[in-house]
Amino acid sequence: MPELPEVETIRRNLESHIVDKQITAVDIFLPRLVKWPSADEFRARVLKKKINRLERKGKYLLLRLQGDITLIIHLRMTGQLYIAEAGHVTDRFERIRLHLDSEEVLVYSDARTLGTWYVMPDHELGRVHGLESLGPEPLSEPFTVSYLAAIFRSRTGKIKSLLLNQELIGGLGNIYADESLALAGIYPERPANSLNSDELEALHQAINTVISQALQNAGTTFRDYRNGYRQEGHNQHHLRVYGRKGQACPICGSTIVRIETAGRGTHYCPQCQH
DNA sequence: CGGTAGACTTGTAAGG
DNA sequence: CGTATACAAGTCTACC
Repeated sequence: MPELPEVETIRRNLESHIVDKQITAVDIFLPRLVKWPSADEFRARVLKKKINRLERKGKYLLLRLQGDITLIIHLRMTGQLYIAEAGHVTDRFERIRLHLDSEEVLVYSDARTLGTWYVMPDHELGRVHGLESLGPEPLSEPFTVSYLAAIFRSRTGKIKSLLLNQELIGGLGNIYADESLALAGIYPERPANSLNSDELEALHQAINTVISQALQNAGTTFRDYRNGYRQEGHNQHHLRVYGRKGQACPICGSTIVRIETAGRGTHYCPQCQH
């Protein structure tokens, strides 16, 4: 699913529609998406609560609710979260619906049903696996070249795999990992500790550029992604390598190749990336 | 600790 | 046109 730019776009879209609104009813059509507590207990805990803030950490969305509790949503591969007019939703993949004390509802739709929902007291957020162990995000102050150098120095694993590790860098996913390596001119299966200082500099710059452009373009709709208004993003028109197997590299014209790296599809230009 | 394969789940595209 | 296939924006667990 959505990586950092997509989740952030959704957050920005939804914020003004849901902050300061009260949750007046909860429809849970697929209870197993609620990982904690039970679906019934989840409903009881969020009912009648006001939404104070909408935040994002990595690929997680956090609805800060009245009463020092937080509703945590991870969209995984195909989750969509959008605002709709009450009574005007037709979506065969709708899984959960939050009714607000406005004329709008917050709809969660998910074709592959891999998404995860939790509600936790704020002091127990550490129980949401992966949430508190996120590494620094691209474009953030602690995400520096020296940080990259430090985490890669002693690791022999493939650079592509490490870029996907959320504990090292928060928010990158398969599309932007490939795009960042393409922009930096680095072959995805290079051992991480083999990058020299110029390459580390180029990769750091490339990650920030790729994420920044994706944010400006309101995310990449390769297939399922939709923003908070159920609209497509625009960044799919600016991809260099992702999903472009057999097509020409925009830089050199060589044919883009697809391989499998650590179980994930990986796209690169054999001419530009070493 | 590091790294990888498999699992979860179901729709859609590509290809025969 | 149906599907005997392949692949998918992610992460968690088991295992070496």
